[in-house]
Amino acid sequence: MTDFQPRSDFLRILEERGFIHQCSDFAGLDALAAKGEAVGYIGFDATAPSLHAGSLVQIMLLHWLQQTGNKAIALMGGGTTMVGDPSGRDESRKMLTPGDIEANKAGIRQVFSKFLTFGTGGRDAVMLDNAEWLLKLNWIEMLRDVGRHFSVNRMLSMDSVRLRLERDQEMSFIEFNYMVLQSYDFAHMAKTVGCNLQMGGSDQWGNIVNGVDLGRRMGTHQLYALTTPLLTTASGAKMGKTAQGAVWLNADMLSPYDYWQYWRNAEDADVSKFLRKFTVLPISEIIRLEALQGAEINEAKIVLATEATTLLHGRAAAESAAETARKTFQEGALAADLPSVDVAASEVEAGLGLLSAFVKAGIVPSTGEARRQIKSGGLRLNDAVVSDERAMLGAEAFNADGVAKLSMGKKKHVLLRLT
RNA sequence: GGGGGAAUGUCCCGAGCGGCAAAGGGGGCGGACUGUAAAUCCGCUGGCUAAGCCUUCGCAGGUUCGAGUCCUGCUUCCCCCA
Repeated sequence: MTDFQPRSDFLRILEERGFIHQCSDFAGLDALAAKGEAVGYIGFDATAPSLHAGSLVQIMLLHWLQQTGNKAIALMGGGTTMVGDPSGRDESRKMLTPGDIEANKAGIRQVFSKFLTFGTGGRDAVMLDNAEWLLKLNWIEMLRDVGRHFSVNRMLSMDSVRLRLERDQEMSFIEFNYMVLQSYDFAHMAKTVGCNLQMGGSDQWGNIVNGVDLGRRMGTHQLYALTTPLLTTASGAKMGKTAQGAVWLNADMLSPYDYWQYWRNAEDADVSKFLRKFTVLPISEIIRLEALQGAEINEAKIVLATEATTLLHGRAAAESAAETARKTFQEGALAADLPSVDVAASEVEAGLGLLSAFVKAGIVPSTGEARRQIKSGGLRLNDAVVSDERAMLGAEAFNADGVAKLSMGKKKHVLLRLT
């Protein structure tokens, strides 16, 4: 960033927390935000019933926009989803039915409501869906009103296009048009809801600036662009993705405990970055935590996990996850809200192999994997290493409450409950 | 429309004279060391009622005692020519 000194709370907070990569006009946007007149949006795909941690940066951006007295718009890409976002070269981008998209939007809305206050008042956040206007577009009108403002020469020179062409990679016409649609969204919302700011990841810069341009050509008020640095973890992984899958934000897709664990397991090098972006702790407190060295960083990680989980799932759920983790990892005790799976008492009496029990608990996918883990000493029953793959799970393994703890490695624990 | 090439372990990349549960990476999982971190080292990485059996190399047939490998047809993708 430049040496620009923001006056607005909005830009000041974004800057000190490391959210800013590029902005089309710092001074202009700053003046707007200082008056509480910024109306900013970010677009989100409606391809899944929940967002994942990879979208958190953008969500926090909207959060701060609203917290600093401005208006936030979460735009669902219901229309662009019908087309399929081509920028990822992922194979299966099936067309979603309108029903799917509606269901996904409902799920995503739940997440947003944790970070934003929705409503109809001036400062309330709103959720829009570009299907509302994109699906009605007429090809000829579109060409005449919007298409004439786009220079193909310029589109070809944009990074997103140029790099593909240079590498001789195929780019479909639909993909080429994506930026037109996105620009149109921006200009359309400028006219209809007074939107004047679009934010997004740094890879969106070209598309956003195109929207700013289109607005000017179509005679809207001045539009602004703001992008965030692309976030990866210290080891280069995409934010929000683990080998097990995405870090979902909806509680029914990823439990608060697992969400807490995701942050607790952050690499040292990521802790500072995460504290600034994914918690709302005062900067002074963050600076104190950043100063911790060596094993003390674990304290910072616990604060990170608890604060990040609080934002999404509430203080109670976060504290409970922290307590479960403390019992499990520090005391080795049996904490009640570890993930649990029920087994019928009759099944145990009939003779349940330990291997099958581990499969049943969902710890390993097959008995073969269970055998392998036993060979390398990875499986434990009530904290005792399992060495006999023929062992049975007897009634004596369950404590007075009818609970037995099955573990693999240091971090994976599941409780079996007799029913 | 004509010509050429490709598809392998259900995460990815990739080797594979007719004897193959199939080399090697990456990733992942477990172990050791640590701090629920990183780095490093070691092991594992089709399924099952497990010294045995079953199912895998794009799909469907065929040749053969035996096919990922040879033959025929099909599907999909890529390249060149028109």
